[in-house]
Order: sequence, then structure tokens, then C-alpha cells
Amino acid sequence: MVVKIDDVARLAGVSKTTVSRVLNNRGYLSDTTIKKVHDAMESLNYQPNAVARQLFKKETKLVGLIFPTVDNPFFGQLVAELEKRLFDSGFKVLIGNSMNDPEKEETYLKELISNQVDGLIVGAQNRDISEYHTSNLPVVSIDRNMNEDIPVISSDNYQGGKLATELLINSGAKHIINTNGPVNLKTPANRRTQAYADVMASHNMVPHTYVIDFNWDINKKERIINEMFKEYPEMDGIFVTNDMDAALVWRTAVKLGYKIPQDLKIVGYDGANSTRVLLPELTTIEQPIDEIAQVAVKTLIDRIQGKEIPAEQILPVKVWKGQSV
Amino acid sequence: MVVKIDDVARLAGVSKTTVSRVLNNRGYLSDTTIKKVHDAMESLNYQPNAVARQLFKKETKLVGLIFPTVDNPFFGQLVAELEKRLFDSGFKVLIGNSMNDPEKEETYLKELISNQVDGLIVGAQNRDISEYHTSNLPVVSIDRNMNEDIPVISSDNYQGGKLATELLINSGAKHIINTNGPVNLKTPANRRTQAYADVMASHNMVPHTYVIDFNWDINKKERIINEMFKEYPEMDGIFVTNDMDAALVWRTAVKLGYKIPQDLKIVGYDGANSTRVLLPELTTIEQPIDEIAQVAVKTLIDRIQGKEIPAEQILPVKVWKGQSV
DNA sequence: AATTGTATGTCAACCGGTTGATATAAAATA
DNA sequence: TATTTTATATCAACCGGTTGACATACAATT
Repeated sequence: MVVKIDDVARLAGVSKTTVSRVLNNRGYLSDTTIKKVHDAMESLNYQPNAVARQLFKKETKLVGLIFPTVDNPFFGQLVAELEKRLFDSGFKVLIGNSMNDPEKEETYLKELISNQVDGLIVGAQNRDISEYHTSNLPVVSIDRNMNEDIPVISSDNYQGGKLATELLINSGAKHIINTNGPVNLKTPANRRTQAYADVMASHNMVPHTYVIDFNWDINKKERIINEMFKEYPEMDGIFVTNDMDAALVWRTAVKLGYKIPQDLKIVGYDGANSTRVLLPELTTIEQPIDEIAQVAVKTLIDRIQGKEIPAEQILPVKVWKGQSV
Repeated sequence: MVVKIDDVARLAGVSKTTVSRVLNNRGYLSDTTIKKVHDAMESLNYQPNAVARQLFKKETKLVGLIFPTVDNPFFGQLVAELEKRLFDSGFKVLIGNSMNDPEKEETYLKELISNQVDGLIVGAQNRDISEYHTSNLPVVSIDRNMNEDIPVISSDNYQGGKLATELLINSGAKHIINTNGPVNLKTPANRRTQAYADVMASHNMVPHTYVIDFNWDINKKERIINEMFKEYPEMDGIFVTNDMDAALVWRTAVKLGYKIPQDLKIVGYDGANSTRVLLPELTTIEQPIDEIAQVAVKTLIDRIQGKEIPAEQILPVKVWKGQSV
């Protein structure tokens, strides 16, 4: 049967209070007693039941992560780094892939709250979900504007949009298109499109932003991208809002007979590890994904500890010069 | 303050036993009482404390996943699909990225056991870690041979290795190299290399297997791959044990002046979603990743329910014809 | 009218670990 | 010698929800 603290106490010849003191390194304890208790634990293969302690301590050492999916280079790298840093800081991670579905996100949120997570790091849909406000839970957001209570970590999206657009213009592109997700999704990533429009205006160029929804499947995306090429046959430059879509744009252009970058210059956004290995030719705006994770974890731990934290933290981007511009 | 079942009972004007009966849909209950209780829960924004119930029920509805990392197309897709199916089956997922480090894996295992997970799905290091045996926890393994107690799900690695090698031979390659991870890692993936050797022998060709460790960083991998090109200058075909490494081989070959596939034919293994988008030109042996996840979740749930399950389940692979052969 | 079913309450114990209050005894210190 | 510190035990309550046993009252059925 499952070994309990009483069993350890009996074998060690001490009280369960003493075993608890050894487990928690609390109170006066002789070296002899400590050794006897450890020997008993090892002998019985005792594994303390964290659930009992969580109930009493009102602290689970669990953190919930809600992101669209880890089946994606950007989110995969982000979640991997978040998990690593949280674990190194004594937390375990409960993960929810919400697929940007508000109902699914709300279900996850309720489940995580019910499981008494100590905090949340989220980067998913942000349609008004009341539990974010009512639960009094420390939350940190990545690339999503939730409300003024919830700190946001993001890359310098505006600067990234600016760099991308200027790079295309300086490389001779004259008809530059931008793609973005749905604008009702409140995210700092919208600043990429804003920067694109600003830079275009300052060069007396007409901006065009094409919506490609993150959640569309590959086939739908390919159809929409084909339509984009039909709709803008003069397009000779494109700033794509993420690398996966940039890759699709690239493949579609090649199929249509375009030469990259002679006929069409392409800039993406993300620069994740996997993308770097699988498609290093793609010129892209590189987000500091590992740094975003590091800052998010530090901010969450500060929130859990009740410290003052900044409302927004914007981390610098870089240009990765591939061969698509 | 935090709302408890007593608070809901007081507002609804019933006993906490009645609230518990409503929560669990147990015993006789009138519609009026059910409504009163639900209204009170909503009014107070009551969120049941799962920890208390977990302690009593000795069931957490949590499943632990231990994989090397989700910052990788194959594991990212696998973990995303596992999480989705587990959540749809009423479980939440605690994730541990072990980076193939046995000590880290053991730490994760202990933590997950302590957190009373109902089961585990693992696909990481498998060096003898005693807790897999002693904890009496339902475990399912993906692509790892643990012991005869633990069921294994994998793709048909032998068939994959056979298909890859035959494809290279049938395309005219005469000097074919294979890469694999460290052979002391007990994994069905070693059958890829076995199949390669068997097919080569049957064509009177000398097999060469080059070890590339999954955990080496990009720089070390690139160095080792460069050395491989120096050591086998006559190489005109290569079967790479995973797509990320295949991409690195491709880039290195191009840098060295090879034309793909004229001078060097390349076959990878995995065929993950992200790889398909970012490098569709890569010819690869496509694992049924989503099916592996589906079977693993079904097997784990069967184990949790004490049902008889098969010791090994091998799922069919396919060839993805890119342009690298 | 008697019996059975429905509805809800009371009570207390439990799940496993934590911990404060208090007690006792021995060792160390002033 | 008196006081303080160290070491360990006992006891019981707690954390929040679950649930069985039993009670009471009313409604439905035989």
C-alpha cells in the first residue's frame, strides 16, 4: 500500500511530528534523528504527498501556461524556455493549448484556478474573460494586452515593423504588402502593422495589410495567399507577420514562378530556433524569445511575492539577414 | 477572501452536504435546490478547490508528460496533440522537458509522483530510473524501451529505415551514410539504423552509421557534420535520423558546393507539421505523430482503468516525396 | 392506512501532511 | 545550583471537499 508519514515515523522510531520536522528542516533536530528518518524514507521508498501539503499550505508550486499551441516554432521555444526557468525556480508547469479559442481558454483558466495554481503566464486569446479579473491570481501576459492590471512582456514590435519595412524599401521594393492577424485580437504585434503603415506613409507609399488568421489551417492559408498574389500582382515586397506564414508565402511565390528575392523580397517575424535550422534563408525580425521567457518568469515570481512590477516590458529585436531580401 | 463551499451553502440557504451533492450530481435533489445552489456559486464566483477533492478522492486528473523538449517540431507536435487529447478526456497536463538528462528526468519523475499524477506518458532518457518500477504508476512510453512492464508506442522504425534506404538506392545513390543518436539510448528508433544496415547488406553495400547526439547544440552538430563530409567525400546519399539534422546536413552540403539532389540525395525522418511548412523540399519518412499521440492517450487511459493493453504498438510510416532525392 | 420513495439536514470522519501549544527530560551555560 | 537551550513527544486542530450513516418530513404508491 501507499507509504505515509506515519509509516516512516514507525520505522524510524520517532513521532510523525518529528518526521515532518525533518521533511521541512524545522525545529531542533539531532543528526542521529535526521539520519534515522532519511534511512526510513529511503527504505520504504516514501514519496511525500504534495496534495496534502498543498491543501494545508495554500500554495501548490504550480504555474499555469495558456498559449495557442506548442506545435509551432515560436510558441514551442517560448514554452520550453518558460518551463525550464519555472522549474529551476521551484515550480512545475500545467500547460493548456487553447488554439486561440476563447471558450477553450476560459475552460483552461477555470481548471487552472480550481487546481490552485500559484500564478499564470498567458499568451492566448484575450477576449474579456472575467476570471482573469476576479480570481486575484498573479498573471503575466506575453504578446497580449489583457487589461491595465496584468503586466505585458513583448518584443519591440514597432521597431521590428519599422526595420522590416525599411529593409524592404532600402532593397528597392516599391509595392510592399503587410500581413497581420485579426485586428480585434488585442496584441502588441499590431504595432508591427502600425509601424509598417507609418514608414510607408513617410515614403509616400500606399500601405496594404492582408489578414491571415493564425488559426486557419494550411490549405486555407495557401488559398488566401494565392488570392493575395492575384489581388496584388505588382507586389515586389512583403512583410509577413510570422515566419510560418512567411514560409507559405515563399513557397506560393516560387510555385507562381517568382524568383526570391529578385521578383519578391520577403521579411518574416519571429526567428525561432527551429525556423533558423529549417529555413535559415528567410530574412526575419528576430524576437529575443529566451529573454522574453526569462523576463516573464521573473515578473511572475515578483508578482507572486507581491513586489511592484512594471506594466509593460519591451525587449529589443534584431534583423536576421537571410537571402529573401 | 476565498469563497468556500460553506459560503455557497449559506447564500443558497442549504447545507454544505447539499452543495456537495449538487457539485457531484449525487443523491436526491430538487430542481429548485439545484438552481439555488448554482445561482449562489455564480453570484459568489465560487471555484471549487480541486486540491481538497484530490486529497480525498486520491485521484488528481493530472497526467505527467516527460519529453526532451517542446522546442522541436516533432516533440512540439506530439506534446500538443497529447495535451489536446488528454484534456478532451478530462485530464490536465503537467509537463517536464528533461533535455535527455537522466538526473533531470529523475527529478521530474519524483516531483510528478509527489504531485499524485494519475499517469505518465514519457519519451525521454530511459537509463534505469527506479521510480518507474517502484511507484506503481500507469506509464506509457513513446519511442523508448523502458522495460517489459511499460507499453511502448512507436512508428514502424524498421519499415521507415527500409523505405529510406531503398529510396536512396533506387535513386542511384552508391555511397550511402546513415546518422543515428547514441546507441546506448534504448529506443525503437535504433531499428531505423538496423534496417539501413540490412538493406545495404542485401545490396552488397558497406553501411556506415554516424552518431549525431540529439542534445548537441547547433554549432557542435555543424562541426560534426562538416567532419562527416570530410570523412566520406564519396558520399552521394544520406539517411538522417531526424529532420532537424537532415536540414543541417542539407545546409552544410550546399555550403560545400553540393547540389541537392544531384550530388547528394537526402532523406530525413519525422515529417512534423512545422517541418512540412518550413522545409517541404525535404524528402522524409513521415511518422503518424497525431496517431501516436492518440494511441498513447488511449493506452494510458486503459492502463489507468486497469485494462489489458498490448506491450508494443507500431504505427505505419509513409514517404514524403520532397525534392531532396 | 401502510409502505416506499423523495428531499434535505445533521453529524462526524476522512484524505495526508503541517504546526502551534504544551510537556518532559537531558545537556549546556551562567 | 539555577537557568537556559536542546531534543523529542503528545495532542489536536487545520486545510476544503466528500460522503456514509442516520434522521426527519413530505409525497407518492400500493
